[in-house]
Amino acid sequence: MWVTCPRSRQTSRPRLMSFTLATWNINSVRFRIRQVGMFLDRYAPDILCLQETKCPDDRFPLKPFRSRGYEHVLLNGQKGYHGVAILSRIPFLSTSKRGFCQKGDARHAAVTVADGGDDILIHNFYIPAGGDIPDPTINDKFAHKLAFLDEMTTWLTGPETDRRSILVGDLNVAPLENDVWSHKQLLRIVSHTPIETERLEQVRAAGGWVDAMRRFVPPEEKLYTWWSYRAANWALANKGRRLDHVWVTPHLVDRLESTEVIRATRSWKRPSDHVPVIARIGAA
DNA sequence: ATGCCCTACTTCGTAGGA
Repeated sequence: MWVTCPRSRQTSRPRLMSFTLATWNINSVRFRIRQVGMFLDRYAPDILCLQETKCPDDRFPLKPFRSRGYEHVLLNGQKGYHGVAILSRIPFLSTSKRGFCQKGDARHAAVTVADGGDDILIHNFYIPAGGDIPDPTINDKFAHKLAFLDEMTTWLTGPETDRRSILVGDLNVAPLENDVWSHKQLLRIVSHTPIETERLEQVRAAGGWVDAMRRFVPPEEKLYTWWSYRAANWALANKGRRLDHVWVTPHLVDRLESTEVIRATRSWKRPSDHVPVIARIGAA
């Protein structure tokens, strides 16, 4: 009599990783290091991708991470503004940082982590905000944002994305109508103009990326990750935008178990205006 | 658009954020 043993079949294969990955625009990692510690204690992601660390690498507060087991660190910071970091309890197989638009600013970091006999590439991005006026001919910041998106499209295509990859970060674009509190009222506001949402869609399509958050929340539902500091009562007004994203290549879609917006951090004392998003990738 | 906020910096005014 035949008895199949799925377990032995599985263990004969290289083990594919199960892990959680968080992305969070922290708006100064030094100013908000206590909130970061609270978040790690409460949600314990295996990997944390931060944006807007606003911190030179030699001033980065590593101790609160190391004491919690986040021993693997990739920093790409600078003085005053921008800056990204990846902090992990999982070892990195390789690390890289890429400059965009011939600027010396710190807006990208990437690592690979083991996944069975293969690996997974994780990109962490902080795309330029783009200033106030959505016209590249009179606003250099908006021109920079569009050039940055075009450079991403050119880079993240073809063989570069034909692998297990995750792209997270503050992309500073709310692409869908229900990624903002009022599509109509924000059409001419930077972050939701058609010129930006079309460029971001080009980046996504060129790499065959899948919008992971929208696999779990249908496009008919509002979904935000950022609420302005200016609103007197951010939760009551609820005039948010989805500026932070998790994308995966098709190779990982079947292993996506969840994405979760951690709205609670926005109510903490002295919060970032962005909240974390956590994605769970299952073992295959 | 809303409302007049938030952080960094050879700091008390300006740049950058979105």
